[in-house]
Amino acid sequence: MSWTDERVETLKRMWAEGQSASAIAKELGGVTRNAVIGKVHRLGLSNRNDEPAEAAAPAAEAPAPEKKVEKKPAAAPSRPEPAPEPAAARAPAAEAPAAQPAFTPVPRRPIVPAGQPLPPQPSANEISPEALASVREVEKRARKLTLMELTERTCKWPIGDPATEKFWFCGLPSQPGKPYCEAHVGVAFQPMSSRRDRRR
DNA sequence: CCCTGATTCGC
DNA sequence: GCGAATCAGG
Repeated sequence: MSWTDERVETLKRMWAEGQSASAIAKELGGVTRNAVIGKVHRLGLSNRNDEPAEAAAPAAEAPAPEKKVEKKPAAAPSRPEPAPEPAAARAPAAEAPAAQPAFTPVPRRPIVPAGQPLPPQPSANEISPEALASVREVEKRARKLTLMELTERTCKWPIGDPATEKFWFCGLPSQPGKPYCEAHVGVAFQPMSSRRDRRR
């Protein structure tokens, strides 16, 4: 595979979206994450640290008191994704004034979603008692992962109420090719026959 | 162990 | 230019 314009475009787009190199490689196919990372660097992406470039800022005379740019070998600050940070300009010799009337602090919403957004939770009346027992047992040993910690090989079965703090994902090793662990696969994937005549 | 990106260097 | 191998970290 070669880096056609189209593939490069996809690479740029996904990288900009904050996708990981491996995810991009998977999407493109035919390349490894290393290839993607290598390309990202060659394209000059990766560190979008063009910190200078500022103009209207503090008064001019700051004869570089100290190190302005700490160039440590292990650079690479984290790259969140959608929200580019302002990278507040360091005021050389002046502390920040009193307040910043420039913008109104965004009122953080108390996050009170309400209601359960719909975890798979199949109706219990169609699941075998054994499977249910197995699930309860397994959920005691859930790794309690957060959404961010899930991977392709961790069980993504949600446990608890998403509207509360008491919510996490199973996280146990998932069945190859399946999104859930063995126990959860058992309740998530039921044969057509068993849920057949469920008259509305 | 799983994963992440960064860097090197032979090709 | 490319990307496997390696490094450094979570």
